Amino acid sequence: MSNVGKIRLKTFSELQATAEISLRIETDKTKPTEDNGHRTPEKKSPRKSRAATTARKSKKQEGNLGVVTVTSTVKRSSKKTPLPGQMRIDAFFKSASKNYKVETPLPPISSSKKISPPVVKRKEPAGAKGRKRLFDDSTTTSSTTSTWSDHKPPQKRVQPLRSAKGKENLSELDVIDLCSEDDDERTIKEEERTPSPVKASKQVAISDQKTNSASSKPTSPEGSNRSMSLLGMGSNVSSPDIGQGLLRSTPSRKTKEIKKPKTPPSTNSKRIKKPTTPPATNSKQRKPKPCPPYKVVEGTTFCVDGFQFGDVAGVTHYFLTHYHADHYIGLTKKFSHPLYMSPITARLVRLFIKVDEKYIHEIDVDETVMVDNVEVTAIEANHCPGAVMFFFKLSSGECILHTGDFRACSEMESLPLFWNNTNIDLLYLDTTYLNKNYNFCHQSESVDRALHLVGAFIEKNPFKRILIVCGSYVIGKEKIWLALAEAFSLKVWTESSRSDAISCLGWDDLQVVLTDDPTKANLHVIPMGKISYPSLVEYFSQFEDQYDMLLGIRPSGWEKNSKPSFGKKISTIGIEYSEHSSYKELERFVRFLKPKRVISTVPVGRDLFVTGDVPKIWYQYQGPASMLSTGFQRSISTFLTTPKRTVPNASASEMMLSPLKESCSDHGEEDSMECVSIVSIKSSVSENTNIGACPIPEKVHLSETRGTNNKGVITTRTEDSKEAIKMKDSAKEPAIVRRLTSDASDDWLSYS
DNA sequence: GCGATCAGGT
DNA sequence: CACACCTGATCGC
Repeated sequence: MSNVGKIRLKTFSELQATAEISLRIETDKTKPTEDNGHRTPEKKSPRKSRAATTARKSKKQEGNLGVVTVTSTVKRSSKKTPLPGQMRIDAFFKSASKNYKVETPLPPISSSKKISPPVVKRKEPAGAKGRKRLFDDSTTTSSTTSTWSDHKPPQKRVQPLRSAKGKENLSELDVIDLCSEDDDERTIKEEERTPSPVKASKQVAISDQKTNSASSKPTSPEGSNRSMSLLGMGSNVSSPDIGQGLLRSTPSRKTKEIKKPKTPPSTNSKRIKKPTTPPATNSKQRKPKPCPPYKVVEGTTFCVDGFQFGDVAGVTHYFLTHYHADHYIGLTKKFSHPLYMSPITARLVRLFIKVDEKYIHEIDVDETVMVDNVEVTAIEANHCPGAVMFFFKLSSGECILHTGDFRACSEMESLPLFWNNTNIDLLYLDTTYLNKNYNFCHQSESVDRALHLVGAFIEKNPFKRILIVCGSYVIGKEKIWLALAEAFSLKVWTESSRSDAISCLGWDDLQVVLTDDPTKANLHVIPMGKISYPSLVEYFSQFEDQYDMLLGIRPSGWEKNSKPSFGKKISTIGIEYSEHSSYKELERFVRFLKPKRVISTVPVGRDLFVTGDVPKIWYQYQGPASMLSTGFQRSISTFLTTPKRTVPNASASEMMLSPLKESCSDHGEEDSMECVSIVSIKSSVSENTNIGACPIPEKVHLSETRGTNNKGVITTRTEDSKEAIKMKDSAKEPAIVRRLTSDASDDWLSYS
């Protein structure tokens, strides 16, 4: 698999070389234009960066040229799962390779130096003070937070409750239930969410308030009074406005219970608290849904990916992790709060949502900015282009990571940010695939598979003119179709909206293969939902005179065991391709970070308040493994202290810095040390492709520089440098490297 | 008519 | 499964 980048794939035309002539004849016959697929043969672009995700990545590769890097080759071909995480350490060194010299370690640097100190503090404009309403309809009372109590105007929009999934009405029920809820697994969650007693007390107070005023909230879920979880916002809490937002969900199964019955509200009796509940009267405004607690970062007034909840009480700054509908939903051009996101996402937001520029703040990957006295750092999320995770370091020193949607990869374990902030107090985690059954291959492998399947299809249908159609979202899945385009020299067409979105990505490789004329492209990228037989039949009807067959490709994490469907004209194949972490990747990532608490940000069912349960065993260690004297991962310490490292020959270039390898995973910690001996270093530049799309390593650094962002605000930006070397040495300092604690590493891969 | 939300479907 | 949309219906302005 790793040979992905080495395999020389035949281009579309080559595969059908023999058919070409006849093809042309046919074409002439049918259509004069005959652009049938013989796309720019000249464009045999080397499918170099198949794995490249963004321009950033490609840059990195260039930068690495000629540099000695430590790389690892994950053997995944033979085995079903790649275990990309195995590349971890090597990836780190690779990224730091620019200045890294194995033989001459530099003196350790003081930890103080490394972290990018807050540089400039930036107070946000509209910030704290005037909280504006998310929706201008300020006129209408409902939205305003203050309306909690007075909010009587029921909802105007009395949509006939369609077979209410029970959600709406039930929600309130939940509220009540919550109170009475007995403890179960959920309790744990609750505890987690309510760490300090102080906070708890506040919550109570708040909840009380709510309950009283809650009555106003009618049938809508918003009405549900859940205890508030806005922690750390003391002052705000007291304000009357508080009501709306963060309600603490008590996920309780009750919710579930209630929901399941889909029955109408009749059962609402549970909802005691709500006093006078104005049924659906003529409320003018729709109330936004209640904001689940995990949308607001504890200890801050920041809301992440929460735009559909109106003006969340106490929230002063909003963050958008990436441009996918389920995350920006609710964000409209009327939005009027400071909004932070990556440059790519910002471009998309400007283009499609048209949020007022004055509210848009960009945080580039690996850039740190001060927001309301909190250090905020954006980290590449390895999800879709522009997707980032946000790392918050509060003035109190508390560290909180919000992953947004992400696909954990080994490179993330190399981020100096994590090495320098070993104590993650809270982790908001994307648990989309938090199920042992979800275990998919590395993206690069998926790409290989796609190339193989498509190549085989083309070869098996020699004299056919084939239109390839790949499913995609507005953003995401680019790696698949880009690889196909480059490998088979195809021109790509997609709808104007997606084309516009692509132009926001700053990904030149994509731009190169795109064309505006669908008749001149034999690879079309269309909405994922249209990659179904009936839809494709219809789609193909417009191109039947130009093509003989259509091959639909559906890249998704759900296509793991899907079987291809080959028809006379329409064929479809599913490609297992995920932009979310697999179960194992999640586990490894959590074990790596070892946060004190973990809160899932992915609802399990329809109820936004009920999210997944992250196994505590992943981050709460009790066993002997956590008591190792070294205080840090043996593998890396061993590596760093090894005076002489040998560079194995190519065949043995496999890198196993992680103490565990597949063969060892079943054994226990005892074997870990043995595995460490497998560590090897290899000078390589091209293996980056294995990483799929994780540009992270490019920015490994510990130093920082200051500059100004597009807003003229001074920011902190770390740059790679010799600091990277220092980092290596500093690894000897438990205080700094503790991140990779042995306990975690030892059984990192020993899933079962 | 456009914007926005929501339910339902894929 | 439930990703990340789509589509259609319903309202509001």
